[in-house]
Amino acid sequence: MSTLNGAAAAAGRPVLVTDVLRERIVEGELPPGTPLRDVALSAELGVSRNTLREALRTLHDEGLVVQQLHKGTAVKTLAAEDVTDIYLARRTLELSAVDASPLAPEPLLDAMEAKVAAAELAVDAEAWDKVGTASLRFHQSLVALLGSARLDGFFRVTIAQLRLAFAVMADQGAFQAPWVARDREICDLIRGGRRMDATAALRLYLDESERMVLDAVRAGSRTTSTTRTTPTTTAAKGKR
Amino acid sequence: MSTLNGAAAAAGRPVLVTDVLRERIVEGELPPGTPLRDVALSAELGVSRNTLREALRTLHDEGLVVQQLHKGTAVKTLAAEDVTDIYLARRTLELSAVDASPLAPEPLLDAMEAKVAAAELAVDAEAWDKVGTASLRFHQSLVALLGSARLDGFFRVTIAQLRLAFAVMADQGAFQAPWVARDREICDLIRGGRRMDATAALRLYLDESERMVLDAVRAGSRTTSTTRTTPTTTAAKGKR
DNA sequence: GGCAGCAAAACTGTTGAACAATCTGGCTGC
DNA sequence: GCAGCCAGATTGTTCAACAGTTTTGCTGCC
Repeated sequence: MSTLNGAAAAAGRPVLVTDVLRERIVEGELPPGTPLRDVALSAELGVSRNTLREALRTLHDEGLVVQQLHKGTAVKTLAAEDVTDIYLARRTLELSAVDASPLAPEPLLDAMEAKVAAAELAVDAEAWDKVGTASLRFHQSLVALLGSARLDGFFRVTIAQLRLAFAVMADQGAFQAPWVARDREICDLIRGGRRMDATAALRLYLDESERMVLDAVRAGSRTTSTTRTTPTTTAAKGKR
Repeated sequence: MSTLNGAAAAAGRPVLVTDVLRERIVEGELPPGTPLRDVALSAELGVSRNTLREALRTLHDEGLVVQQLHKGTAVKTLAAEDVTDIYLARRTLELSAVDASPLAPEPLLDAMEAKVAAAELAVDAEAWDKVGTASLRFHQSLVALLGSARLDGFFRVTIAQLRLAFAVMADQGAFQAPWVARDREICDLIRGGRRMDATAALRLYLDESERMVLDAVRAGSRTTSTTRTTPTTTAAKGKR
């Protein structure tokens, strides 16, 4: 069966392929460092090599893969500086969003609260694999308070990059749950109009979150020797 | 005489083509609405149709062109909502940058001042076509104070979109000069550590700049009967 | 046994031609 | 004047080929 099952094809094939690959990457199915060989992938997805190439270029533009001339494409492995950069961007946008929250239209605030509720639901259901994503969706809806589609798009891409690090973290288990409680706290502070408190809480949140991801990335780069990707052909692709 | 003169080809051809086309677009050589027909362009640039197609996709990702299935690619014409969106993003990033300026490293502040000086030089030389670009470079270096490569990249793309509107403005003449004086004022306020004053000045600057661009875009969309997109907002009584 | 160096294989980057699907403009006929 | 249709133009996508580059593996030499 072609992995590119044609449910809805309202858009061109390259964007379909892009969506499939992006999903596989951020979901951890294609871990960082995995080479994306166009001939193999095009065969697997049932599209031409050129079409696949266009998709890979978009993923490159989104910062999810790296491309070296004549060496091909590979899933990006986040360096420590990438993480700090991403969190700089997060701080800028999310803190600005809190600042702007008093002027935000009510529906956007409602949507934000809905995302927190969804995350809490995931926690209650102990669906740990969904919790991280649900929490990030809250932060996405927080940035949406700024009211700019372009900033939303940028934040979405940035968060997708961050999930490159999440996917690596061996334990995506229960220790994600505390973050949701803090999401709730921040959300309530915003809704309560306590802007300064919300800012402080969010700042702390981001600092600690950054430290956690940074530790994970550094731990990961210690095991998987940095520049060396796949010493031989895909030997142990299974579970480790 | 291929327009794609091979000065330096350290990167793949698609990115070279992308750079050439981006330049032509933001420089106004290819005005908004211009259809970008791949067969003609690929012949003119001396690359294959597939290669050109990759370049067009990147430009699409950057928001400089629009692509409609089976209708091809055209240089984007900014709508009023695009302008307001872009200025929302500008306010968010530039005002955050002023906020962060006390912590910014000295070399970045120097670079910022250098950009203002360059703009002033362009004004003195009465090189009006260069003034707008030089001023935008100052704002780019302002955002650079935030210290995030990702935010820098996003801002660069956003500014390129804004230049779609600039290129349309018939008179890019002397009335751009006053903005540079205000750039200087904002720059000096930042260097002097007068953060609040800089914020206020920048806020006013962006408000007035937005109004100006907005007027230009609205005037432009009145003359060049816009594409049949968005019959909603404007009670478009198409002439003819 | 280890290593320099070379040849073969694998892969990428890019091209050109081909074809189906779709859009566009003009023509016919009423 | 207008509906409908036909033909050309253009797009979206595929396929096969080839040059250039990196990687691999082998050979022979010390």
